[in-house]
This record gives sequence, C-alpha cells and structure tokens, in this order.
Amino acid sequence: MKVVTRFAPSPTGYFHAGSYRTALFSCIFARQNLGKFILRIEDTDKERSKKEYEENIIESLKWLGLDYDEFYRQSDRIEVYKKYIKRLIESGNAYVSSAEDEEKRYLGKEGKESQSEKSTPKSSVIRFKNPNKKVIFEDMIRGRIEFDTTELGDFVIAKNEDEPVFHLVVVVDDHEMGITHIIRGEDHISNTPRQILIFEALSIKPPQYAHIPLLLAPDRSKLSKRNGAIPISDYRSKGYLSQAVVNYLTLLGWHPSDNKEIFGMEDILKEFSLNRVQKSGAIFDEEKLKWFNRQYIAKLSDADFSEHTKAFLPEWVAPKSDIIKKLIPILKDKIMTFGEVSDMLAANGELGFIHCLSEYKKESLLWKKNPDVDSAKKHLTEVSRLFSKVASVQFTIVNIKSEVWSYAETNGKGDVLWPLRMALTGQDKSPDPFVSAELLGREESLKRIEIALSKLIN
RNA sequence: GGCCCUAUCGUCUAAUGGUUAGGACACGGCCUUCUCAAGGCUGGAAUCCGGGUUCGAGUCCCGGUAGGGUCACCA
Repeated sequence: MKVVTRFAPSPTGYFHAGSYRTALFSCIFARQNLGKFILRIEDTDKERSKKEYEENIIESLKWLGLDYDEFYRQSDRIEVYKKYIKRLIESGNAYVSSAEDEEKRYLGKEGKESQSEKSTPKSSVIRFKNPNKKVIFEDMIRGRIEFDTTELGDFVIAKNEDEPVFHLVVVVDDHEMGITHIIRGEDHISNTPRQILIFEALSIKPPQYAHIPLLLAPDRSKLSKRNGAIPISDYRSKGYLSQAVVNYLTLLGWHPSDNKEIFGMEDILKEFSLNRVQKSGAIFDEEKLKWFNRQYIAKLSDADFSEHTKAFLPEWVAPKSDIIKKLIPILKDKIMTFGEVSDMLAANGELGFIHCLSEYKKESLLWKKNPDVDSAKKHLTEVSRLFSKVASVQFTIVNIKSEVWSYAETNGKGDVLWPLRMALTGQDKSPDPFVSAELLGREESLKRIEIALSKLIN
C-alpha cells in the first residue's frame, strides 16, 4: 500500500512551532515510505480564514524545506462535499434539523449549564445521526484508544449543503485524497471517534491515526497567540537559520537512538520513526534554539555568512565592502542570531564605534588594576608614536600588533592595552584593540588617541 | 464537571525488569584573558505520591495527585 499523508492547517493563524512538528512528521513519514505528502488548506470557516495566514503557512513550509506533492484548498471543493452530504442524508445517516428544533436544542442546553454565547442558532442545520456506539482505534503513538460516542450526540456536519463543517470535510477529503496515515496534534484525539463514525456511515475504512503531543507555553499551560505561540516566520526575521530551527524542533518530541543532537534532514529521513515520538507535551526553549543556531552559524562559509548578514546591516555599512569583509570573523564567533548583527552595529552596540565614537568619561581610560593617569598618558603617547610608524596601507592587525606587542608585554598588557581599547572604541565591551585599530584605519585611530590624551590632560 | 491523553534534573530527553539513572541546553566553579563573549575542563541538579506484582520496578498493574486536550452552526 502506498503511503499518503497530509498536513491540513486552517488558515486562521500563523504557522508556528507546533504546526511545524505535525507537518514535519507527516512529510517525513511519507518520504520514508516513498509515498505522497499533501498540503490541504482547511478554510471552511469563512470568517476566520485569511489569505495572509495561508501565505504565511506556505512560505514557512518552503523556508523549512518541507515540499508537498499536492495542494488543495477546501473552499475550492464545495461541490465534492455536497455530494457526500446528499449521500449521507439519503442513506439516513444525516438529517436536516429545522430552525425550531435547533432553537429547542439550544434552550435545553442553556438550562442545564448556563452555556456561553458561543453559538446562537439562527437557522436549520445538517446533523449526523449518531449510532451511539463504542469506537475503538489503534493510535500509532498511544496504542488502543476507546470512546463511547453516546455522549457526543448528533453533531453538526454542515450548516447547509453549501457550507460543510470540519468533521465532514476532513473525512471526505482524507478519503478522496487517499490518505492512509493521519498524523496530527493530540488536540484531535477526541475528534477521531466522530470522524470514524462518519467513515463507517460512508462504508469507508478509516485511515491509521498517529496523534503527536502538543507544544506547551513556558508555564506548561496551553500555547496560544497570547502565550508563547510565535510564528515561525518571526524566527526567520530574527536571524535564525532554517537548519537550526528544523534541528531544534525535530528534537522536541523525538530523539534518535543515540545521543546525537546535531543532525539535518537527511539524518531525520534515515532515522525517524513514529514509535520514538514522545507522548507528553514539550516546552519550546529559545535558549536551546539559540545554541543550535550558533552551531550552524559556525559551520557557514564566509560567503554564506555574509549573505545571511546582508539583511541586518545598518545603512552606513553598506557602501564599505572592505569593512564587511573584516567584520565577518568578528561577528561569526560572537553572534547567536543574525539579528544581533544589527544590534552590534547600532550606535550603542559593541561595534557601533566604527561609525561613531560615543562619549566616555576620562576615568574609564584608566585600567582598574592600575588607575594611574600618568601611566595611561605615557602609554597612549607611546602607542600613538608606534602607530604612526605604520603606513596607512599597511595598517593591519598583524602589522599593528607586531609594532605594539613587545611594548605592551614589557609595560604590562593591561596598562597599555586597556587605555588604548577605550581610546579607540569609547566602550568597555569591544573587540581586541588591534582589530579595532585596523577597522578604524590609521588616521582615525591616531585621532581618537589624541582625543583620549586631551581628556587625560584636563 | 463528563470523557480522553500524559507524567525522569529548571528545560529537551536516554535508559524496551538488573547502569553509580546517561546526554544536551541553562546555571555555578576553574582555565584562557587588556574588556565582553566564545572555547576547554569541571560541578550541582530528576524517576509526582501511595499501594501492589517480582529475588529485583523509572520501566508492569491499581489508586490518588497534577498538567494538558475535548465537550461549537471553530478547525
């Protein structure tokens, strides 16, 4: 039997980490079995569905490298559902419930447990005639699950022939599209018996089910827009690499048989299996994602690295391609996300000094272990002299260092280098002073040392 | 509340009846060091509770507790 799986999101919100896991597991399972993976947009709720969300889902899947073989949109398939609704009504498995009956039903319910304003009946509706039986199915992750459907009552499958509702469309599409394995979130476990009932009414053998655990908010409560459900596209704009996101999210709820943590799609394809999927919900931890991102950043070639950097560079950097080149090694071993590139190059960032020297106090020029004004003055004067010996065109880290290093070593590295660092960058957190000097160039470096010296004199 | 699912360090997880309960992130310490990071080494940290079954239980069974899901003319 050929395996066919699907990812069936409703476009009522952005694609988030939880969506990704169900999409990934479905996709992988199909690929491993040389089957098909289908994307199906479930937009039967006209009020809440938005094109913007559908686009976000499609873009996110693409970014994460999940390719689907077929694409469907339920709003394009109303005719198909109509056929099945008729069939169910004709076979006596569904019936039209009049507006009056709906009114009565609603009032009765309201009396029992002062219901909310969730649904006020307006008109007649099509309900499924519940045979009130016991439904048992074998979940590929959780094993045997048993439900008594009596309490479910006659549930709604369509507002009218032209407006089918969730349970009906899911069953029809899963059948029509030849879905063999439904891999979806745990929140659908209690929907499963209803759907099996419809399959049975249609004399169709239900597919296999696998319900994967949900992702939790940091306080272990339900993940919602308000509480921790962040669109995957946000991670992209914060400067995360898709491989890092894929790697981290895969490890949330699944684990290979060894202790390996860094792995890519190929490894997942090779090793994934549903029976190693965790049964309990997991909390998304951005700190660990950051760590993964760092691992993948470290592997990037300089060319790829600078390509990823582009979107995050402030305007003043753009014209200076030589600066970008010099910045790469510095950024590469500092950043966790590419978003930090713009932070670091901002005026108050660690590398902002390249663009403008910020105000700093005279005292900060003094090294904490030897806060002596005269010594700072003496060393800066000497470094200035050594700097001027190097020609502008040869003002590189290596040349600068070879000129200054032995002086710094004999006079105390901290005593010499700390005032120099402050003079050049105006910041206590900054790169190596030799790096900073090259970044600034000979003239600017000398100028900044002069500024520092004048501060020390006053 | 009814029904259903779940339960190992703070977090993600490993251990398919026998290990000093392992790894990773985070955290602490040390090393490196002119700052901040990074990096290397290292440390603390867990089987929800109570009963069974068994020579032996994180693992199997029962009960409790806790968390989650679901009970719509949402999906």
